[in-house]
Amino acid sequence: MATIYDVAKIAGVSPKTVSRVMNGDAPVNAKTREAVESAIAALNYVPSSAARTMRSQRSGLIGMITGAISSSHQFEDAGLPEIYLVQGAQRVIAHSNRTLLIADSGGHADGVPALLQTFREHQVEGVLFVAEYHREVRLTEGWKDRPMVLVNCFDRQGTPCVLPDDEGAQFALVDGLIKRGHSRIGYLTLPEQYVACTLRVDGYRRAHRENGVPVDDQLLQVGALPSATNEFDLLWDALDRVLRAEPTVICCANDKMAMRVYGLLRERGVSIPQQMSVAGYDDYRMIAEHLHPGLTSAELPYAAMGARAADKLLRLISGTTKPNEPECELVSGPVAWRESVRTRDANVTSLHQRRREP
Amino acid sequence: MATIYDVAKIAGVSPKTVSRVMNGDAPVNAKTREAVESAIAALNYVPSSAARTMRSQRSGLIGMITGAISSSHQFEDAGLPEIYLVQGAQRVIAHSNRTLLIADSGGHADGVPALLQTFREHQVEGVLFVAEYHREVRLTEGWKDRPMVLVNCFDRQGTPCVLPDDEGAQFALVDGLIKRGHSRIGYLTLPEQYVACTLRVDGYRRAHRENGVPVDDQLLQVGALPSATNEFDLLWDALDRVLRAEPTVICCANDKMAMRVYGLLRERGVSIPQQMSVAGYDDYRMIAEHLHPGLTSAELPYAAMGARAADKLLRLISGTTKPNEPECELVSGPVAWRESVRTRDANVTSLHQRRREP
DNA sequence: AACCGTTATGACATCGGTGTCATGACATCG
DNA sequence: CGATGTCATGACACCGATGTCATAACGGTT
Repeated sequence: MATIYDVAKIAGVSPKTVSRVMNGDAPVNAKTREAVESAIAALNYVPSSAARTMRSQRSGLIGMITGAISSSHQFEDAGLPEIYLVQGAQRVIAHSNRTLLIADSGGHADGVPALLQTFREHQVEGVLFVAEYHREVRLTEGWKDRPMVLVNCFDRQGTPCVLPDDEGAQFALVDGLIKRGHSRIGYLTLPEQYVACTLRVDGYRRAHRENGVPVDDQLLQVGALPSATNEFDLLWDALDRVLRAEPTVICCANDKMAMRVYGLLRERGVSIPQQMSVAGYDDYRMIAEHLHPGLTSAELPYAAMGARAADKLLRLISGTTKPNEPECELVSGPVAWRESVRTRDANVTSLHQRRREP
Repeated sequence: MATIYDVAKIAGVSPKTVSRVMNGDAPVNAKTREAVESAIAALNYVPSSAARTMRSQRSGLIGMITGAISSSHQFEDAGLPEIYLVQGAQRVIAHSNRTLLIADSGGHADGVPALLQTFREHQVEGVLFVAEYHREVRLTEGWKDRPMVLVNCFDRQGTPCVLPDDEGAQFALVDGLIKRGHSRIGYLTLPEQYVACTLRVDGYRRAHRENGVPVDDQLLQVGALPSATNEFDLLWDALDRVLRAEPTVICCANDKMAMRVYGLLRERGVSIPQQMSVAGYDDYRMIAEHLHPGLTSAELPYAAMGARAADKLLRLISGTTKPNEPECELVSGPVAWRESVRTRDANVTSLHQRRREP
């Protein structure tokens, strides 16, 4: 590997001048610059970030801790889409000329301190902590040296965080359903201990309240368990109870559940959307777009969350915090309206609409 | 940040002794070790990997280039599961006490040289290049300094690579179908220009040949286009042609396509699996397990491929190549047999089997 | 007692960049 | 014409580890 000294020798200048050409932090004569640049090209010189980091204390690395990669099998509910979080963050970070160092908690909190240690070794400039689903976390070890942003999770210490706007998105979806003529709206919820469950039910209720539609609690049933045991029977029973309350549309806690509901409804000979409308949550394209009919779903804006979090972190690192920037940011996603929801009024032409609403 | 000098001062020893305690590469008196260790704990000392890298030329970093993260929207066909590749590799690499540096090509080959440059800066010890789907690549820039392993792709220079055994897996699936009494096996294939298409059709034919079942080419129809344009109509027509050839089972090129076929068959009033069996490819759990009935599918063993590739790379780095280790390794996945395939003989008790075959 | 081998430790140089400061060549100004 | 300022460049130390070599203490041999 060529070093800055080799380049300097070939170009007939001092190493410091080469450094100046590389970094552009001081004026360099045009001719000198040219000589240096051709020497760099000739030697295929690449500066060592180790040496640079040592001197300047800036590694150009951002650490990310995630269960998104390894835990997918365990937290089946979370599924894969949270990888979009990584994508969103990666994009912003690459744009700032930094590189993402990814470590994986393996789904266990015990591993986290070791990962933070690794990050410290590599002198990362900041850390993104990504959770598999919207929840509270308790990071035992402090990480005071450098900034950290929590993504898809929050703690009680007021660490800056970025969260999905569950309440708002569910509100938008149910509000849209009501505006489309539905008033008996079934809801197969997440397990109650999930933060997202509470928030979304709040949104569901607010949509009813603001539209002056009463809520029948019979229409709300828990549709999933935290562990996958007997999930299928549970859903069957929950769907049964919801159907007895005579809804015209069934909201599901996620697209995966909606996919199952498609199968169950068809087994009962109920056609979608003619006899029953169905909506999901997550807007997990792989499912929502390819089910037949296409599934209406509220987007869980993972990519946007990742980008926002990375942005926030970079601002914390550079110290250019926005005035009045809140510790905790909510990110909203749109509702993707597809054919699984039928508009219940005279005008049937809009039945096969396929568009997105903000 | 505390340095090794701070620790040395507190422990009353030389920095070199602290280094010895950290690395255990030379004997240290028990009492001295104790003093050093408590000093380390007191200062919360973490060694700087930058300094270590500079001196020893070993960064402890493995680079990974992937489109898996950012390209998911573009190569919709590839979908998300290739993130399991990252997972598999990550696990092996973490186990070797190294850290994964992830860069993203953004789905464009033009970005790759810049990423390799970044990796060179960080002195990565090796590189994994991951493709979004099984294909040939042409890496313009050479990367001779350090080892590289291609994953899910191959080149003509004979760079070491790890590939899915498409032929073998499709063979196993079709062979299993024939053993379950099917002899007219429809197949909605990938676009023909894909490597995976050719290989899988080879497997399909070999299964027929080895079981003495003739192949009716009418049963083979292209079910997807490389671009998503009009994909739905194409699939409809292809399915139509396949059905005219009177199959008892329809193999789909991937689970996503199978999910659509579920919808299309149901629209025609064809019940699965009573009137028609269906099989997919990928064993994309999110879909295969939650469709109703559960979808039989050949696993695309992404996690295993990632692990194998990382393993191969680590061996190349340490120079402990296995004797006769091939440049190119094929990884096979099992077939997951679920309810979507019906056994066509007197014994109907096995209809609701739910097990996996090797 | 002189010699040797082992154990335990430290002094010092070094990896490859960059921050600091000094220096020389010019141009500009009063 | 001397003073001042700007531009361009180099000398040198330093970041924080570790490899090399030297050294000291100690126990056992001949």
